[in-house]
Amino acid sequence: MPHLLLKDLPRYECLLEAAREFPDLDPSAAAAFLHLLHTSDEAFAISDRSLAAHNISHGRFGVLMLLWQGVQPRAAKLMGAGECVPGPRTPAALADAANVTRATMTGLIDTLERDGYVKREPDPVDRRQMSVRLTPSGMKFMEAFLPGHFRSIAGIMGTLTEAERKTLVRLLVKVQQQTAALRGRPQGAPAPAAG
Amino acid sequence: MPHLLLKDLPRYECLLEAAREFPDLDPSAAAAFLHLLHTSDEAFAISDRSLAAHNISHGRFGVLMLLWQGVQPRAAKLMGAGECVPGPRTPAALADAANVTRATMTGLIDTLERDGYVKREPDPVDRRQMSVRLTPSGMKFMEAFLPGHFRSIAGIMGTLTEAERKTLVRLLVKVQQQTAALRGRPQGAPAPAAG
DNA sequence: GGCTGACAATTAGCCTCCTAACTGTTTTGG
DNA sequence: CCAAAACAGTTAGGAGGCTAATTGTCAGCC
Repeated sequence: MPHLLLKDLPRYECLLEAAREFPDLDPSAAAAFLHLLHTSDEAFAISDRSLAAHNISHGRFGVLMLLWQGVQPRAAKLMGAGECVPGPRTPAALADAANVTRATMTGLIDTLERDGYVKREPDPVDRRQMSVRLTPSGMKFMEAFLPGHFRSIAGIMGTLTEAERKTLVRLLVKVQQQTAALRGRPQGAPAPAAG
Repeated sequence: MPHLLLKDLPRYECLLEAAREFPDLDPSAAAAFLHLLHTSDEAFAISDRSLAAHNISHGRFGVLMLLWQGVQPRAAKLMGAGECVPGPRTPAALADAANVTRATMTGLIDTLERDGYVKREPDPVDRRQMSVRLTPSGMKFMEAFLPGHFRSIAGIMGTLTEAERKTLVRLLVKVQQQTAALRGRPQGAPAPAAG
């Protein structure tokens, strides 16, 4: 389920040592990078376990969240749709929101439909489009699953104080902005005054 | 290549709002969790792109690193083996170090061998075991690839000051410890005095 | 009205991961 | 000494990603 990542991260002294051989290796950058991926992987694995216990994958869960947002007004808030805006319904809109290809979304909807959580319905106006809807069974699943999922997340982050969470998010957002700036740019090229 | 993750994270006010409906939802915890996974995913994608440009996957790269560590003394430091300890050689040891199943390692070695980067050799003592070795071609690849890879990582983390990197790592380690404590424990159960 | 291009969804085929079952080898123990 | 357990590696089959190609539908333009 998670990325392949070495089980044990290199110790910092080792990175310092290695940096003498590799001038391009920035020890503190590498340490931060490895810890970021490793921690995320661990957190992901925990949350994935609670999903797997309910026979659902992360990808499918994302689709259910997006669909649920359209049914439950309160859910809309959670997903960022300001004021009860109906969520995505078509495979294309779902794929866009979930950041996967349409082909992948077809596959996800296939299995969700097979398991009875969602239902495809043809669009009466545009016959190219389908409309995907959560079934009562799918609704029931979400309502049964979410509280535990939220507790799981709270448990993972419970080790950080409010101030630490704030700091963590601030630093992560900085990195996100950097990756966004780097995207589509060659690896070694200078960033456009991103700081 | 990365996890499926919603393209846009929910705004913080939305989480606050949603927490009124879901008492189990801890807004700051959820925000930190989502940002962690999202940022890691972005960073992963950047590094994965430089790998993909050389026709290598993350999983295969990990195997090459582990094998390289056994050949290059300086590499050993990088990987955390204190003093030129020979790295893992058998598929089982590689699988253990890379945190994947043996079956997966078989597949990774298959493709690496097909591409000429590694070579399987039967163990003369224990005929159950194989010994996997980096070929000269594999060595050459690593030496050509690593500097750019290191620059790529340095670029991603370049947006953070040294102090910020230190803070980020400290917070991530705290979360890692929490996930380690949570592993094997039910989701809602109390942690053993973890903080 | 009827091409032509754009678009929605799917299909086909590949990759990497997984689990479970299998093959062959070594170790153990009556 | 040989059957059974343990172990290394592989194979088989599934899931979820991807890209590229296909099919069906709509929209624009002559």
